[in-house]
Order: sequence, then C-alpha cells, then structure tokens
Amino acid sequence: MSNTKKKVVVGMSGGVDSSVAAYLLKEAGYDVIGVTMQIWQDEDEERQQSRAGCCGLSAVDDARRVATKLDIPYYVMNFKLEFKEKVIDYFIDEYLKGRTPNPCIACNRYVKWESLLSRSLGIGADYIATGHYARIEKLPGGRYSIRTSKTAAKDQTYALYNLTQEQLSKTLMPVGDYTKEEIREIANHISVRIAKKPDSQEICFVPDKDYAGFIEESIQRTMPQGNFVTADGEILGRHKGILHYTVGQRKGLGLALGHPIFVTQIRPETNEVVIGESEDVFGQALLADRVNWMSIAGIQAGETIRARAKIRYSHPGAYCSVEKESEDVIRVIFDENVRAITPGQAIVFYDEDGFVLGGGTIMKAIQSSCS
RNA sequence: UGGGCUAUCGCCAAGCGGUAAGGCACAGGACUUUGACUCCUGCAUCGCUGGUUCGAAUCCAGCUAGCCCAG
Repeated sequence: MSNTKKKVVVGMSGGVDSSVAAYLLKEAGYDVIGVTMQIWQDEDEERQQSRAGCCGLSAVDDARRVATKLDIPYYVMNFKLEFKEKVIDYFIDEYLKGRTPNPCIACNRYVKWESLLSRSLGIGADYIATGHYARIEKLPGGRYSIRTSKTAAKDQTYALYNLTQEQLSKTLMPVGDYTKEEIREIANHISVRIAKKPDSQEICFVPDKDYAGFIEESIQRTMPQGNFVTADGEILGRHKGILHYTVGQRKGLGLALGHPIFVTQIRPETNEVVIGESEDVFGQALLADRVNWMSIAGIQAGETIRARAKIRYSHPGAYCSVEKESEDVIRVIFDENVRAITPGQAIVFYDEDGFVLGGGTIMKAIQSSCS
C-alpha cells in the first residue's frame, strides 16, 4: 500500500537532531523528503564546517550526505528573503525600540513553519517535520498542543509556543520521544561524524555575538550614546548606545559603584538606560500582547487562569494568574517575584501536564497591585 | 602665602615595621538552540627621591599632587 504512505518534508540542518528525525520517519514508513532551508549563509566554508546551527546554518553538505545515506530525495530551498523580513528585520526593529527580541521564536513561526510548510504542501507533502525536542499532541477537545519533551533538560517548547493550530496539525517532531543521548546513539547508525557535532547555540546570523555591531552595520548608522540614570533621575554615567543593553544585565556597564548593579529599564524615548540594585530587577506582574493560544482557545474577560510561565528560554518557570487586560493583551501576576521581566521576550504558559497553554510577547513589567 | 590633612590596582578600600585583604569594574573560561543572569579563573609592591632598619606600603626628611582652613 505504498500509495497511502504519507509524505513528509523534513527540515534538515545537517545536525544530529534533524538527521535522526529523518531517519526515524523513514523507519516509521513515511515517504520522506529532506530539505535544507537556506536562510542566512554568507559565511565562508570554514565557519560553516564548524557549526551546526539551529537555523540550518548551511550545513548543506552534511544534510545532503545524510539524505543520500537514508536514500531519500533532498532539496535546498531558499528562504533568505523570508528570513530577512520576518526574523532579521524584526530583530533589528525590536532592538531599536529598546526591546530584547527572541529571533528563534520568529524564525520558527514565520520561516520554519509558515514558509516551509506552505512550500511543502505545495509539493504535495502532508506534513513537515523537524528535529525539535517537543511532542505535539491532539487534545481531547480537538485542539493541538505541544508538550515538553521526554527529556526536560532538552525542552524546546518555549521557542515553539507561537505555532498555530493549522501548523501544529501538519507537523511531526519525532525526536521528542527520545533523550538527547538516545538520539546521538541513533545518529551513530547514520553517521558518526554527524553524531559528534556539537549542539548549536547563539543567534545564527550574528555568530560573533556582537549584536550591536551587527545592527548598526545593517542600518548603516550608529546609535547615540546616552545617560545611565537611576530611577530617581541621578545620572551615573554614559552608555554606549541602547543596543548594548537589556533588562537584568550586569556586565558591560563599566560602572564601578562598589557593588553589582543592573539594568532595570531601557527608555528609547529619552535614550536612557536605567540602573538599579539587584532587587530592583525583580517584578511581580506584566502585560503581554501578540498572544497565541494553543491548548486553549483563549480567555474571557473577567476569567482568570492559573499557569506556570516561563519568562525566557531556560527559565525554570513560575506560577502565575493570567487574565485578559484588553483585546490581545493579557495581564500576568506571578505568585512570587520573577527576575528581569524583559519587553520583547516571550512569556509561555504551561499547564500541569506540561502542555503549552499559549504565550505572548512581554510588553512591560507593571505594578503588581491587584487588578 | 601661612596652617592642617591626604596620597595603596581603572573606582572604592584594608593595612599601623615582617614581606600588599576585599568589593566594584575589566579580561578569559564554564553554563546556555535568544538577550541576560549565574559560576570559575586572572588582575597592584603601595605618588617621587633619599634615610633609619636584618627587614618599610607601614618610621623620618625633602619633593610633587590634591583637599580643607586662613585672621
């Protein structure tokens, strides 16, 4: 009954996870097609060899090799335009507004899913698949949600909260049922070389970590210096430009006050970076917008739901109450103070079973006074 | 100009004759599929010149610099 085999396009970065994902799907009887997304690869060959980016950093050779090994069709699709518009431009824009974006989330939703999925459907695929450590499940109520993977240490659901129901219904994440160790083990069957590749990290399009430099080069101008100020308005010194800072940051301020101090706020309107004590960076409530609900359809005005929320990738999570503030804006009040509520970062809600309830983009920290 | 005080790492600051604490900042590393946070490691011969002493950042003298007071 080969004519009933489901066709799936696997986004292959050439790394361990996506390679194994392709392998597992092939083993499971799917009609697998390997695709590497070209999104940002003006790097030289040498650099490419040494990196296995989450964004599919041009490990085309590796991916092709794996595809050949698995005996599956393989293509390279160009998504540079989409990536630039949806990820890089967004990234730059957010920073210019004094916010701290998470480009991986934008990349996932708009490039890896929106673009890859539509093109995949266009070539007759039923699904797309990735090497994410997460599990997609269809809940009793009919909605899809994503759950923390088998290995909590390798959970990637935070960066995927923004996927739509439509996208989830057509996505497979086969590696979510395994631990990283198991995946590497399986990878050995495919290619020892691949199995040994290191995990990716850092923003793929700014490999040297110089975000400010990258942005200023992109916009062809340098951002002005400004004042470091306290909440009371006292000027403490000069900063190098708003791009260099984010809420909660300690290093790189160059201010020696005898004790550690942190960025508590960035004010793009006045070009000021507010400095405070360690405790000043803790807050109990926030407003978030651009909400995407996943396991639930949404919340009604006046309704309050309980959840565990992650304020950033690698945040252990904190319990909170969520209520509707206005259309597409929610108010979140944590049971206890959380550190560094940062505008631009995503807040993702989980239920007790680890399913993603939904998430949004942090607008700002607010006073925790009960609504 | 007279009197007084001070002068230790980029900043703050211990030390009071026995061979330079600490904090901040900074640098490097670890951690990390975002920014951060956190952790580890590194980082001075004591304003200058002489003197006393077995031995001085620590005592003495002069010089230099800064601060304060000054009828």
